[in-house]
Amino acid sequence: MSSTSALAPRDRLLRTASRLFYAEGLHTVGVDRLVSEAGVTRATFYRHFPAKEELIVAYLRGRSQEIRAAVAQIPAHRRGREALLGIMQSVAEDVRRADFRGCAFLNAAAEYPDPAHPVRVAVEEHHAWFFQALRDQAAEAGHIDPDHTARLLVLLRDGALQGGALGNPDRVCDTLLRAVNDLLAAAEPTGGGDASAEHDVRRGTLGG
Amino acid sequence: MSSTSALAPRDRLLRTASRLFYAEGLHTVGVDRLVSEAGVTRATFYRHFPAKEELIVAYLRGRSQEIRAAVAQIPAHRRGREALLGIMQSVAEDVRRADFRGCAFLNAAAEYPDPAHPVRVAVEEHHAWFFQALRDQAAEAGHIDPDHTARLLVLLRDGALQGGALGNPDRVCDTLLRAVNDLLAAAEPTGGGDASAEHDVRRGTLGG
DNA sequence: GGTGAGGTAGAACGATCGGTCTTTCTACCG
DNA sequence: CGGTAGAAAGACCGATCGTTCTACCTCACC
Repeated sequence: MSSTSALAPRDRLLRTASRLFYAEGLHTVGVDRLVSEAGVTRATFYRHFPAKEELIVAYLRGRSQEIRAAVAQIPAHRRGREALLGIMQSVAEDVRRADFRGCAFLNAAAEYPDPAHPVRVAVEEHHAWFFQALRDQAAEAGHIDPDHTARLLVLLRDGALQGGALGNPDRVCDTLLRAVNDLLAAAEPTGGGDASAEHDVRRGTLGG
Repeated sequence: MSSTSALAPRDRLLRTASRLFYAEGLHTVGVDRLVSEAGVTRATFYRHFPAKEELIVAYLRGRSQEIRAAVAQIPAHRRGREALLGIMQSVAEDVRRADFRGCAFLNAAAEYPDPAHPVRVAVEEHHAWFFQALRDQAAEAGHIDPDHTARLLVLLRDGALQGGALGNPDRVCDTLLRAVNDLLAAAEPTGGGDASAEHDVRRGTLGG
């Protein structure tokens, strides 16, 4: 309450929702918890969001916007291969975070089976955007099959995020980054295997 | 109801739980739905399971047993590489199923954040067993780094199952099997025997 | 100096949650 | 034949769910 009391009620609600929804799940966190931890009354809640479901969608859209902003900050001189490396490295960073609990979007999808549900639509929008972002960079890097590269990177991301929430995060990160390294080395038009051009993925940063 | 009325109440409960929990989620399916669709009364429910949570654990253990039985049926002459391929192909088969909705265990973990919770323990038991099964087969296939092979295969499985529940299942299967093919071809000691493989083997490879 | 939007506070709504209870019926086993 | 265990049927419990409501306060703005 003290850390968020300076914000507007709507922002306090959104910030609290982001924290609780991610940490504990969508169905388990009730409106009571939300309003009490945000220091907001129920009336104020329903003034800003017509239903709890709308807050969930807003939470997901907000998280998506954060990620899109981070990717958009990649400087022009780091496009292509460097960008792919940076994106996947930031995924690894997420996995290592102390409060890491998997992918917010995949977790949300697990709780909302209906593909037509607004929550699921928001999840699939983010997923589709992420694939497109990877595909664009793979194409810029001159990959022979940028679609396949992007699909495989998405698959690796999903696996790392959901598997990393169960097992040892450091090991999962290592496995992920090794795979990314090998994938990029092999999928590049230069034929891969060029030892002098090799970088250690683990040192890269995204947006920093 | 008609399809399960011949079974014992406990089995009807378990079968109904398996169907509903997987299709709709753990928290969204209530005891009312469970008992009414299983054609069982509440008293009977609580005679067999002390709490709904126990039914969830039983559902997960049952699914785990099915998978373990399938893996155990792999004939002796198909151990090692053939076994790894077969296991990953059965993962792809699952993704293509009409009622596919992701991995039952990862979906359950998404709903139960507490690592000490019995549901989460059951999930992690299955995940650990699956890794070990892959590791054993990778070792039998003579892989240089069976731990890495197994970890990467687990990561690919998790990504395919959770990503496949969102996007196009056929495309996800294609991406998965291509990656598995390339991984196995490169991680084997006899490998392709080509010059590029010897460098890749040391680092572990995933590419095409 | 109203006026009204947006905030607080909190009671209350019906529905549903997981779980317990009593009662009656049925099937099996000695 | 009688005894007993398991299941059916359904009322019932307190708690919590998401949601709506009334009542009062505050403050910018015309």
